[in-house]
Amino acid sequence: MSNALDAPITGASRADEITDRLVTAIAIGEYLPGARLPAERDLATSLQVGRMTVRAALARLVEQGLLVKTRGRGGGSFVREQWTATSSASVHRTLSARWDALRDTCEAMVRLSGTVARAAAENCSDDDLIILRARFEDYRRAESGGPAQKADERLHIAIADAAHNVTLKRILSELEGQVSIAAPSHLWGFPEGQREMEQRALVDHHNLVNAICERRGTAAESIGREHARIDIELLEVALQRAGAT
Amino acid sequence: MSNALDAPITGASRADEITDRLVTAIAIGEYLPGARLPAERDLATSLQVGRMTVRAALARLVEQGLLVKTRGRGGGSFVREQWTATSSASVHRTLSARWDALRDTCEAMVRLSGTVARAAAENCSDDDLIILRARFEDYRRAESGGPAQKADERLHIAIADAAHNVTLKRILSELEGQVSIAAPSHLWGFPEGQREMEQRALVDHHNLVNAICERRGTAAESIGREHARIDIELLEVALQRAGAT
DNA sequence: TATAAATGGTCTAATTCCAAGACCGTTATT
DNA sequence: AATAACGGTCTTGGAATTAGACCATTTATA
Repeated sequence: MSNALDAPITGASRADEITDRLVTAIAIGEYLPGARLPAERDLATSLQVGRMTVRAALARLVEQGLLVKTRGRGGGSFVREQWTATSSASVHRTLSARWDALRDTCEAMVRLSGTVARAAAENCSDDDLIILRARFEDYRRAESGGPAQKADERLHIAIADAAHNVTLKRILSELEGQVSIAAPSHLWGFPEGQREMEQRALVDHHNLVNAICERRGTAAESIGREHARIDIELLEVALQRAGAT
Repeated sequence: MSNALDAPITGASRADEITDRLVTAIAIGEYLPGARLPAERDLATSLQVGRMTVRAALARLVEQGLLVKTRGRGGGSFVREQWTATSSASVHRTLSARWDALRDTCEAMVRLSGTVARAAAENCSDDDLIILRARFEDYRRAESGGPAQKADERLHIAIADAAHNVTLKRILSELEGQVSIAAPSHLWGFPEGQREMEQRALVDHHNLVNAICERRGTAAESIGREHARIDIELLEVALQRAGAT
């Protein structure tokens, strides 16, 4: 049995972490070629990090040919339209290094989603059900694209709340933060494929909310797990396209 | 679904990392109560870290009451054997103060135990099954008390390994670590019921290992969850006993 | 056109974390 | 009594990070 205290401590700096996240986000299509990243100050705020640290990460990506920066109003950091040899190599390297960890985290997230759905079915109060149904209605009526995405997020938060367990909720949101896939709609073709995916999610959500409201824990777990598995499929497709193996 | 740039960067320092590793190592029984940790200088060497960093991590665990340090030759950092508060009144006070958080963590641990058991049933290899059966035999033949406890820990580690998901294993270890810090087993372990509890655990383990070996995921989840629920029952009993006295 | 706004670029001061090592006090073994 | 193996304390220096101010550039807008 290996000792937990044998392995050296990994001293990954914050700039390293940000670099990896940005590369992953770009590679899986969260930011398409030509897209503009948030302003440095905004990134620093949302990452809760100093601006110089963000700049250090961005500078590496510019060196690697992944980003282009423009100054002045309307400027910013833009994903390059055509990747250079060094940029695709660095993407490949980063993704390969993260591939195993990402897949592992994804499977944990999928299983935990099922667990949370089951807990919601077993622990929810009547008030939770009202909220749950309201959130589902919001999602059903949400417009395709951004609004649907936000409604989806709120619905899942409502489910996690209905589970009445702050530990499970915290862990699940941590995992989601690590995986952080914002369903890249372009993978299905725009916009028909996106609506198709939203319809698929709508069916899942309908079954899931019903299972929870009817206290069918086993069914809720199964549906919740299979619903979350969409994200694994997305990630695998995206990573294979990016050239990871 | 969350955006990759929403989640804050983990500000986990090296001392944090070491603290987590030590807690996990102690929680999973790598260092049992009374055991001596490696000397600070040795830890610093094997972790490839400065001695002061190791000392910072150790100091936190001493504050938390998990470790005791002694000076001089033959001294070192020892896993604490006995709870500081001996009177049942202070036991009750200690448990009550953290009761809500403790119960929340415990339920998460229970559900996650089921999830891990299911993952083990669905992911385990033939080699895992051999190890699993061997660990179960070890537990069956272990003497009551310390040896049984150690065999129990090894069996659960083998199950977590069979799940083939380091994220789930890590999360479960963290939860177990939190529980053992908030409510050390010395607090609620009581010798009179120990033998009975071990027999009950033996039945659970038998069913659990069988379910995993026969790839019955749903059954494994159910058994694993109910087995872990023993801890909650023990905690509730301990709280009532301490409160009644 | 003139002004304001929104961006990246640069610099500095203060802080925190950490590595490396020297030295001290305590304790058990020889 | 001497030595070895510990933890306890301290210093020095470097690296990473933060927070803020200010500059330079470009574009939107009054």
